[in-house]
Amino acid sequence: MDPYARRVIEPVQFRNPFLWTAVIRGYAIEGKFDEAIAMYGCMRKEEITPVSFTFSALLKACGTMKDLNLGRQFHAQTFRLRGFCFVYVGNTMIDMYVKCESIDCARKVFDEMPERDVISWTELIAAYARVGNMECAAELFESLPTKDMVAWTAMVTGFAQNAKPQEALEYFDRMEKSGIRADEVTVAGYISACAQLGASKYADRAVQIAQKSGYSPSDHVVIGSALIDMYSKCGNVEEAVNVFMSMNNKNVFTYSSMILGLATHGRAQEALHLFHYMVTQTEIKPNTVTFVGALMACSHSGLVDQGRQVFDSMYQTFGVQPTRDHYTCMVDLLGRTGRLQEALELIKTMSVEPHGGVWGALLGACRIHNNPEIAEIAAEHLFELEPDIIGNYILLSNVYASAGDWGGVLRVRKLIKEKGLKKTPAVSWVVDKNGQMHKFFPGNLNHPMSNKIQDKLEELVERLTVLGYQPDLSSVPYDVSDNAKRLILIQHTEKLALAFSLLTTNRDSTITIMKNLRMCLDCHKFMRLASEVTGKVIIMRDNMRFHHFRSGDCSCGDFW
DNA sequence: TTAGGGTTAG
Repeated sequence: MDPYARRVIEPVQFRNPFLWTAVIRGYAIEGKFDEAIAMYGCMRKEEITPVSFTFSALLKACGTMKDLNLGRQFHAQTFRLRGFCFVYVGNTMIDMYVKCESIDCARKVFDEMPERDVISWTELIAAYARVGNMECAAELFESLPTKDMVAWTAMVTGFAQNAKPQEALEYFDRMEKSGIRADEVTVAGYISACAQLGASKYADRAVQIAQKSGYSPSDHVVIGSALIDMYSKCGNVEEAVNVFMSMNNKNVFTYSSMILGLATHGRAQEALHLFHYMVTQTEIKPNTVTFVGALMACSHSGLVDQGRQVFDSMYQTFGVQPTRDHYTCMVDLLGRTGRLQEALELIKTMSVEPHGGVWGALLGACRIHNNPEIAEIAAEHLFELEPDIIGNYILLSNVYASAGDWGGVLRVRKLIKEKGLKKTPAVSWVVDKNGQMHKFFPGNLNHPMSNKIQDKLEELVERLTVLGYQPDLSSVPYDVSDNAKRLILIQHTEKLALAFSLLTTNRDSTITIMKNLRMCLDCHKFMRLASEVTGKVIIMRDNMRFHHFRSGDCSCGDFW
């Protein structure tokens, strides 16, 4: 017998199973699983019958170790010796299987349990949510007889984590209607859903809800961190900084969210400064997300040397192993700054197999720097890894188009057709002062203000031309006449959204435009000049990042 | 004696 256990157990009451269990559990909590299991072996050798509590401690240890085989053995022994005598034993079993990523076994235990409580349900609901199966989660949730706050929260955060923000908000509303109060975790899930919707209208409501529930960002680190992320994603990085400054407790989530927010808004120096402050002036350890933020700051601003420094220090100084996502940032950084060959070499040094992100970053860089040779290498891998993502094919097609290789364009177009892929329609949207969302599609004339929008655009083009605006015809990847190119360019959705906003907003207010695809060069130039002639600040988010246009300049410094 | 937690890349 273990000498420590002997010292504790022998003098007191040798045959008491609870005493043994306490020792087993103690070991398990300390993470000394081998000792815990060895103690269980001793216990059996002494012919002492384990109690339910003993098994619950052992099952929990198996879950933490992710040891499915051992877990199965204890499952069988539990059942043989104690049956499902208490609900919590079954619940611990469910939890063990969930932690071992064996959700079907967890479900089987659930189905066979003679008695269940709300914890059994919630464990399984959360497990389904974690693997992205919100259908099963919702089905289970609806059949749960009495739903408590934690169960509701599992649904709200589950939808938020699975990129279904609208559903998250719906469940939150249903929860409130059923008279159950939200706590800090629920509200954080709600804020995360609002962040994904990326509109100030939702942001305002999220803040109201947090206030109403009594959760101020200054005292609640989870709420504060969620708000930083939300404001950044809604285009209001200033407010994100305000929240950050107001917080009394900060952790790695707080810093990572702020660094990412600054990075996506092109404020690279501030992001890096914050990163350095975090690692030198606080006790908080950077994690893998923090490094994504720091590297993204570099890649969005073309800071090659600093990016290399951060990348090298990741493992050497901080012991954080670079993942494929960090390589993606580095490939993006090298590629964007024109170091395409170097980016390709870096991919070859990766110890893990590169994923679509890595090759996609390289292909995107080839698009910017017009390099069909490397683009073909990247595309070959990418089409294998992500055969159904149309954006990849469009990127390659655009590389060919820039090179004037219309045969290449046709080949890619044929490939798209063969695969039956549909083009993602471009859409831009703005939220007016009443909180109403207005969507704009290419050349779409269905908006009630369509005529006025077209007039405004015409007027704007005239004013910009005086400043030297010439449509950038290379931004149209089709083999059509120059005039047709001009007509296509002027109907780009962000330009329609801009004209609409100029017609409907106050003189001094900021215009925020969101777009689902990457902005083209022509629109970028257009926005820059428009901010000059109108005196407006235009904040524009495309699928990659934010651009802040002010007095004829962009926060990205034309590097994007 | 068991449940829900905010941040990530092209």
